[in-house]
Amino acid sequence: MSIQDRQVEDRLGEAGVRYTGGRRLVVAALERSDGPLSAAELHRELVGKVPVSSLYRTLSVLEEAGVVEPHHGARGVTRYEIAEWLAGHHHHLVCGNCGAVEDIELPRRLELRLEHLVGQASALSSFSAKGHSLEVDGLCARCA
Amino acid sequence: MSIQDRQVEDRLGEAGVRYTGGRRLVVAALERSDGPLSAAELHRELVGKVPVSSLYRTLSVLEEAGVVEPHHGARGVTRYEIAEWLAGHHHHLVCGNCGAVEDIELPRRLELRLEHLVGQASALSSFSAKGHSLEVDGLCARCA
DNA sequence: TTCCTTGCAAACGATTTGCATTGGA
DNA sequence: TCCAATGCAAATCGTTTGCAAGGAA
Repeated sequence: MSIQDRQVEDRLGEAGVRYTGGRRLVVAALERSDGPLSAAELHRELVGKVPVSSLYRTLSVLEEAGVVEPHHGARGVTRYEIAEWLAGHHHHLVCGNCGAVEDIELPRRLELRLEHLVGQASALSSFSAKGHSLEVDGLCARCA
Repeated sequence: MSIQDRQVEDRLGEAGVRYTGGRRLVVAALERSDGPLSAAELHRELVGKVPVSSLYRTLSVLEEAGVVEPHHGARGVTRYEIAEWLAGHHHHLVCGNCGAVEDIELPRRLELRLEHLVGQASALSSFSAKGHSLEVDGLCARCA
């Protein structure tokens, strides 16, 4: 079991739920991906292993526990990815055509600047900021 | 008719569709708002004036024509706002609880830095970048 | 035994669409 | 006149939930 998996197990334990086989499959599929995945995409990835309704319930449990984070996309589709405290902070490239999302990590230098910038920006508002994500929209290699 | 409204009229003309009364109401409501609005929110705003199905059709026409831009939020809700070429470039504060979105404009200095940063970031990827948006998530004043 | 978990099917809610009617150039 | 636009209702589609069966502690 990877270090990450151990962290997931611990977190679910704290949340009072089990880290079952189905849930492990979902977490593993998300770890394998280079961007957030929707329930439908996960279902395709895990053919015959996890029915759709269980996928939604699993994703909901994982989100409650803070193991995954949602990303809302076109046509009402929500994609999930491993939470930042496990997978590291990153940003998103979103394809305006097919909705695919790819993670990008900024060079440390740029990321530091961005954080500084977000701090200043949120200080100007009435929101209490929790996090941020830079969304770059365009076309993915396949749709270009 | 405001300058903006004239631009909208021209753009719709180029797209070969009419700028009808109902469509004017929707555009006006979006211009009035300080953040993107969903079909349901617009319906509330325009009670008795525009039925829900027409709202969706209007928003779709306006999006096709490039007059409004979508923002995808929780629970499959899509909110629309006046496109950037009409309303100016800005970023979003997104409430993680109720889904409300508030626009923020960065001070010129910070915005310039951000654009420079996005340029460098997208140069590292296989995406062809079209635009960007900094999403700051947190809680709005009401939900805090 | 006692809960948590799972799977199927039915229910939901946001959005879309078919079709007949209305309205503007 | 003629085609775009509208309104209602029915249909879609992603997602959620009720309920009965399965499993682990």
